Amino acid sequence: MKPSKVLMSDVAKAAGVARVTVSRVLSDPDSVAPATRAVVQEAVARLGYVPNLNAGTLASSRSRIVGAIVPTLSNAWFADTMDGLSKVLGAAGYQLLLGQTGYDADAEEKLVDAFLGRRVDAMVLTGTTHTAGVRTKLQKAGIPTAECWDLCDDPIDMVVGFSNEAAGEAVAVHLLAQGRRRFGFLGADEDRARKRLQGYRAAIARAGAGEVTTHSAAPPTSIDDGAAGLAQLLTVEPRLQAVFCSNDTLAMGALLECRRRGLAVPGDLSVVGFSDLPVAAACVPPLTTVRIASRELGERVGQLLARRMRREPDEVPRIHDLGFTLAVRESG
Amino acid sequence: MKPSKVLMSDVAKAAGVARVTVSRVLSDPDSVAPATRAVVQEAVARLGYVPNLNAGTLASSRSRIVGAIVPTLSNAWFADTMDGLSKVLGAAGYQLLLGQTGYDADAEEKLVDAFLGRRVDAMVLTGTTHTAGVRTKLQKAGIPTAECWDLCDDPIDMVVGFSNEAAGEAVAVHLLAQGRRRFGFLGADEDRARKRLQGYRAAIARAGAGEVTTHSAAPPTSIDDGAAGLAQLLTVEPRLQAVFCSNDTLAMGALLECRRRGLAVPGDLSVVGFSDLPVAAACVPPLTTVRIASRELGERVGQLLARRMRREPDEVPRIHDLGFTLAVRESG
DNA sequence: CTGAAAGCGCTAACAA
DNA sequence: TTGTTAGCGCTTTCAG
Repeated sequence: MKPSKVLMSDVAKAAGVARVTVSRVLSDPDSVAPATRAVVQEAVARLGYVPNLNAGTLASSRSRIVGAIVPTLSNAWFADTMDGLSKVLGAAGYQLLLGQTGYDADAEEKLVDAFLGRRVDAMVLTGTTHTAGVRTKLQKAGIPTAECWDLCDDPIDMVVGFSNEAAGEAVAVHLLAQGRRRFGFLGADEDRARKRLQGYRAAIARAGAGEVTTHSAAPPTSIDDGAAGLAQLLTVEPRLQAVFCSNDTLAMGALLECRRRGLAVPGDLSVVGFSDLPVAAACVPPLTTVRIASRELGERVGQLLARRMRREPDEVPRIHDLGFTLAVRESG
Repeated sequence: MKPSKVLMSDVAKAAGVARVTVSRVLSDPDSVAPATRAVVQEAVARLGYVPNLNAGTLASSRSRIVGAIVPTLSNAWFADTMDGLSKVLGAAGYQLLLGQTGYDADAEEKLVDAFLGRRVDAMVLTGTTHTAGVRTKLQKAGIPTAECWDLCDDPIDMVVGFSNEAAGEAVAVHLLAQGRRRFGFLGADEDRARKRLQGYRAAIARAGAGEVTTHSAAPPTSIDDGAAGLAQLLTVEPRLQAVFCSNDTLAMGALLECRRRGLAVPGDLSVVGFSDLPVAAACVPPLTTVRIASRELGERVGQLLARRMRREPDEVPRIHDLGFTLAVRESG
């Protein structure tokens, strides 16, 4: 058959021990006498034994797999989060089963079903908005679950992120302090972007600076969406003084459009992005943006989940606010 | 226990049929009489039955999981490939188990072991250089395997990519045609970048244009590596006329450094990148680069693997050259 | 089209 | 420390 069909019983026979002993050498070497252990390890190596982890999972109901669901890997920020998560989990002996929703809530629920069917030991979701089914299923599965890239009061289990509203507010406050009065918002049509807009709008309203001209594009958004979006915004409000883009990709498009039109940034228009991609600092002019530590976010999720899966007695807090910082550069 | 403990036998009982019948309804509905099928489906829904896929895998030795290994997800090009792969596989009913090597060949072998232990139905590797163990294990596992992002004559099973040497040559030819004579290369210290350099260097040598000044940085490379690298190159060869960077990130750094030094691009120096990230076109000046269809590459791998896993009689070719194109913009 | 029997390969208890 | 005895929950034959 497939992989040379070496079974644990073959190793046991070769080593002159029982199967359990082989199993122990593999999963908890210290529980076996050094001499026995050596014999078994030699047999494992000599026969090229590859344990069937599915059988192990079935018997122990622990899979050592963590399921993670993101809208798309094409956005560098989610990819970075998965990079950090995968690195930490890998080091802790877990594997990553990854799914993409394409920003579709029903797709998310299907993935949750499939992952739960694999008996994943933990789950990672993006955002805090899910179908009712996702919530229920995950809750009754009773596995550690982390929602990330946002915050909420009542997570399924844990949330790890930052407040998108607060970030939007911070941008507005920054722009208002520069004396800007006519605001625009260029956003991806998705949940977290909408929250950023809420915060932004609220702070602007509070300052009595009037309406925010908005435009949104279907995610995943591109540089071209940003350019076209800004053009649209300027059609509606030619006197625009500042635009907050819900991600750096859109902001780069906006910058591009300004260059094409000969609009001075930040002279005529302030442009602010979100997430602080590495390119943000290399843009012309360097992009002011909200810095989110995407990779660290993933690492943090990995550490928290690993702790929970170890089932140690320590209580792990449910809400983890990692915050954000405004990276003020030249564009706004 | 965990998920409400609804077993297939419970569903069978509720529906008044045998377990096999439930199994059939789930895996091959058409093999069951419509009436029976309906009863079973109703019971499945009513009880909220979630099949344990691990048990299924153990019994059938088909996991419906594909393992994929990339150096890192932090590089947009690999993330895009995984995005495409995951999308296609998901649609075909497969799940993606993802691992990162951090450009470490031994890490790759460990991941292969772990994935094989899960009895993945297929494997995807990045590049064509692997430890001997990886090759042997995958071959004797006998599962469809795709190596990608490069080409070679003797793949483990299939290769899907393009010739990195040929791409390097094409860049050199393009630059030579512009009359450039003093060449530099800025590369990540990894296999595929080295192949690009080989092709580049060969074409330059063939044209009698002398030595290539090179500098390399440890991957994953950053924009800062690109800036520092160019500075280093200019120290060694101040009269540099053209620099080929092994990826767009490095090229963006080089562009940045030129701006800082007041070097005109392409007037004083041509800068060429690799992979054609979306930002390449938005750079100042727009970056000339080698376009690789990263996402399509992943989609293609997914389709090929799906075909092979279906075990249809059609022979699938082993070598798939997807090619590349030179995206000539203003930087070189 | 449906069912009965026989595992898939491993780990969890418990015993020795 | 090591071994024995039972399954984990499903799918595969093969009958009926």
